[in-house]
Amino acid sequence: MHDLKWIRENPQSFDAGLKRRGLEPMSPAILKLDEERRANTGALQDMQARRNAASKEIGKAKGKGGDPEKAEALIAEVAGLKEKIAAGEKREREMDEQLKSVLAAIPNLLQADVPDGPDESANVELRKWGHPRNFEKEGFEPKQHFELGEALKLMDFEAAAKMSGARFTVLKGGLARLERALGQFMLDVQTGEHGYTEVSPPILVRDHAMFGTAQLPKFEEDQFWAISGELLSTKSEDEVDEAGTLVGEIAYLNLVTRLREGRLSLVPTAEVPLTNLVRESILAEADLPLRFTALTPCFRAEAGAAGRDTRGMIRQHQFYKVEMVSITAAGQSEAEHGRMTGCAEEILKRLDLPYRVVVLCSGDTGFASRRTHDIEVWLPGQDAYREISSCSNCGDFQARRMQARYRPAESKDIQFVHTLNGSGLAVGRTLIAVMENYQQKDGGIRVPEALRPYMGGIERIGA
RNA sequence: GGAGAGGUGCUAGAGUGGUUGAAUAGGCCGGUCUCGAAAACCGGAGUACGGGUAACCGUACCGAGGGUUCGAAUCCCUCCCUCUCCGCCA
Repeated sequence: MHDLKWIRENPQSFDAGLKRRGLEPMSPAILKLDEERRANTGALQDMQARRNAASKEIGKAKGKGGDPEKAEALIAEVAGLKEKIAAGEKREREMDEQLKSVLAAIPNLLQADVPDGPDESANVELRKWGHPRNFEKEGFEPKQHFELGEALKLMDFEAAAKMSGARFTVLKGGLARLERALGQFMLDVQTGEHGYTEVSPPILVRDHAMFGTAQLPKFEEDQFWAISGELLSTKSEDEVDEAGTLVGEIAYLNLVTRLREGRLSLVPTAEVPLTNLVRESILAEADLPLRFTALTPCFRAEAGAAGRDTRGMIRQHQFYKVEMVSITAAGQSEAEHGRMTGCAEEILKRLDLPYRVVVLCSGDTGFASRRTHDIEVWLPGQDAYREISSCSNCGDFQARRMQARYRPAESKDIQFVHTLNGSGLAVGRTLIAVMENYQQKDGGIRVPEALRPYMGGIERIGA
């Protein structure tokens, strides 16, 4: 969410920022709304001031030694204001609502050093680490993770599809354990070595939490929603005819409204609950930065991804992820961004998985982010680098949406905190990377050294 | 699910519908005292929006949203949340 006052003072910068996002100028429309709203509010406040003054006098006039006739006269005078004030208040609510809904749908502005470009092809590589294994030299063709997993009979897509449909996987035995080991390993590194506080948060959250991190209002379709059975079984009167059948468009809209009001979201990432930990609070600067991490399941509808990555477990409706969230003072977020990216990279280094870091271009950077680093891990089975982590600096964009502020040490002006989030890492995709990079000619999978303590000393998965 | 009690500032906790943005205590900040600290004493301090160069002024905010009233922290309605007892439940 953007600062209206800033837009008022810097309309040209604002529109220039939107242009980088491929958006038309919006400041004229916003400022027009803003002006109308302020005019209305000004007039309203004058009336309220008059009413308050008169009411105070009425109180005195009615009290001991007062003048009852004067009170009557004042009451009559103020009564005339009543309707106007009510109308002004209603108008104020409407305009606030309108302005808020416009602002809520505008993406964050990009940091100046983000490269311009239309899509992921314009992302810029920052660095590369490690050397992909030479399978040719070893005399075999690397397989994809699902080929390996199915051959080992430890990865079952059919069983998952029977109970849950596409984009779900059943892991068994060594692979199930490997997944668990990865989660524990990552959490231990981020908490034990990088100073993140482990959190076990709710993974069902209300709409306002989703609004805070900016999944709402724009990305409703990408989420899964949990609805209590009670909500589904109760029909309100205007939704059904005499026979109890749902009828008509209004009925449909009523139903949707009711479902929206009662639903919870299955979080698409622990970024949502971790960042909302500081919502509506005023922190002391001395307490910053706050660093939180959590291992949670993540749920994604993958609405716009039909047909993409359908084989295997690259793109699932449900997966585990270790998420990192940092809450910093205003001047500190860029440094923290670099640090956080390093914390994610460290996991790959420990696992000895080759990767590269790219900075996303303007066209590929997410809605809430000012600047995003993606870490892409080498997948020999796919012969490609694939995203395994995404670290974003959101600046004060989310903080403003959730009223998360801090009191600077050297000033009494309260400011919005900066928020950052990053995967450290996506567990499912790390599992894939381990499988493909550590596969053996016979289809077995060597367990990376770093994970062996978490695997009861097992050195390989498969015969 | 049934019955009940509550949500007030950083915290605890008052608050007959009318100078209550809010008593009081603790905490916090500043000062006096002290070599320094503690104690004691004095003073200060909410958030947002709008107006003003500024001092400052106005408006809103006592869980959220509506309503009654000339006037609401106080009365009414809806919702959210917390707590106690009972029931059900991993």
